[in-house]
Amino acid sequence: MPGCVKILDAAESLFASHGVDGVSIREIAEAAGISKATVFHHFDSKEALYQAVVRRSCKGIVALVAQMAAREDGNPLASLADYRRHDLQETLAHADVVRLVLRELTLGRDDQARQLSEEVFGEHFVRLRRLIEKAQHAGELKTDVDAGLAAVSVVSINLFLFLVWPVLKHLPDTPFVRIEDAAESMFTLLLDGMARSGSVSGSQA
Amino acid sequence: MPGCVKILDAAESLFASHGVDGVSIREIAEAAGISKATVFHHFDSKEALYQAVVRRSCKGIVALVAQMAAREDGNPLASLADYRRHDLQETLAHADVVRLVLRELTLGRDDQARQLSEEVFGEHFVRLRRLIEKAQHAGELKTDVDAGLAAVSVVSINLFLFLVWPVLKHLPDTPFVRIEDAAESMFTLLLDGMARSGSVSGSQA
DNA sequence: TTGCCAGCTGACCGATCGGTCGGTATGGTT
DNA sequence: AACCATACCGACCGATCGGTCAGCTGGCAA
Repeated sequence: MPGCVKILDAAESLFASHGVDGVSIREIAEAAGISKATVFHHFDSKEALYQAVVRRSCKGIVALVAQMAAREDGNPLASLADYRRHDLQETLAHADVVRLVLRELTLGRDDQARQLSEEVFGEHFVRLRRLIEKAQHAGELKTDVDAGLAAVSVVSINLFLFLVWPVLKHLPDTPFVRIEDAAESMFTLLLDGMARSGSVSGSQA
Repeated sequence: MPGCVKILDAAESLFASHGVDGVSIREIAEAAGISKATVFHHFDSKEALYQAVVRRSCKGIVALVAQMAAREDGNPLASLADYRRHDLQETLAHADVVRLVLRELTLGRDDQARQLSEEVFGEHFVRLRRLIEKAQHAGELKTDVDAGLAAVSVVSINLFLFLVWPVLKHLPDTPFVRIEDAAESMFTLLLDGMARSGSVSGSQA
């Protein structure tokens, strides 16, 4: 069974950087240090292998999110900021996997999207929304803003920034130097619109 | 030369929905109603055809943006809202092309990203930033917010929402019904944080 | 009429694709 | 000892890949 993991590791990396159809089973087998026939011994087909990779990647993301959530302390707003910061950190650390999942979305397959929303983003989303609702009940955030909408806004900062960063950093007269700083600024901007009173964090420079 | 356009049209649609390596020249030729050899008569290779498709798609997007920008009237904030609304509209109308370009980003190829930032997003970004700076000078938006950062935030609303919509609409207890409404709400949320004074638009329900 | 050339085609090429098959090495059970 | 399941492999399969090429066509210039 350990050989199985080697195959998944190799496939994940290759699928992420070249797409499903951009990688052959031969290449995966070679990267895993085994023969092509062995790949088919463990997985019924290339499609089955790909689905297994996506599934494992999703579970990995969920695990990371849960691990992050365990850090919640008493201050909802600080937890929210922490949450977003660690989310970006994990996104960057596992860029291959995230790209793999993001590309899955660009195919516009509705069944895949449904599966993703149930297995990954659902938990992510619910957890984030609860955090925001907690901040609302604590009087730190405006209550007339839909918590679900706010949650998506927070996620969009990290994920979108991660996706378009290669473009952003080449933009004319760009104000961006580090993606972490850009995300922090966008988050502050968002919070300013949601805060119950005045400025929440030190955005003014 | 008109046959050339038929090829590009067919290729664009197929590349967008299946990826470069997910489509064969035979399929493209069949969709265009010509023979496979004719495709190679007009384009040196599959890669050249793909690059031509991407290039044309980018030019199309730029043209749409320029067309939108011509509508600017005296009110910067209203123009900004208009701009974003039409941008989403065009994104949805040309979903195939947008997906094609977005998938290009998930490959993380730096040279492609640089080309995209110069040929498409550069103009988009600059135009949007000027609009925001105009609103700042007119006293409608806070001046301590970086205009470039705000521009990216506005773009992220439409593009990210478009990308993850298939997932979002399946989320548990989702507050989203129409992507246009979700985008409008997120835009309002963002503006609330950037507005010089009080609420800008009728977000309170 | 002739020549020419772009547009287009069917037939074909070697390479590679996903996938199969027969067989081997290993290690645990009986 | 015989047996069996699992992991693994080299060799092979038909199909399809991107790409080539000789030749057909119709229109246009000389």
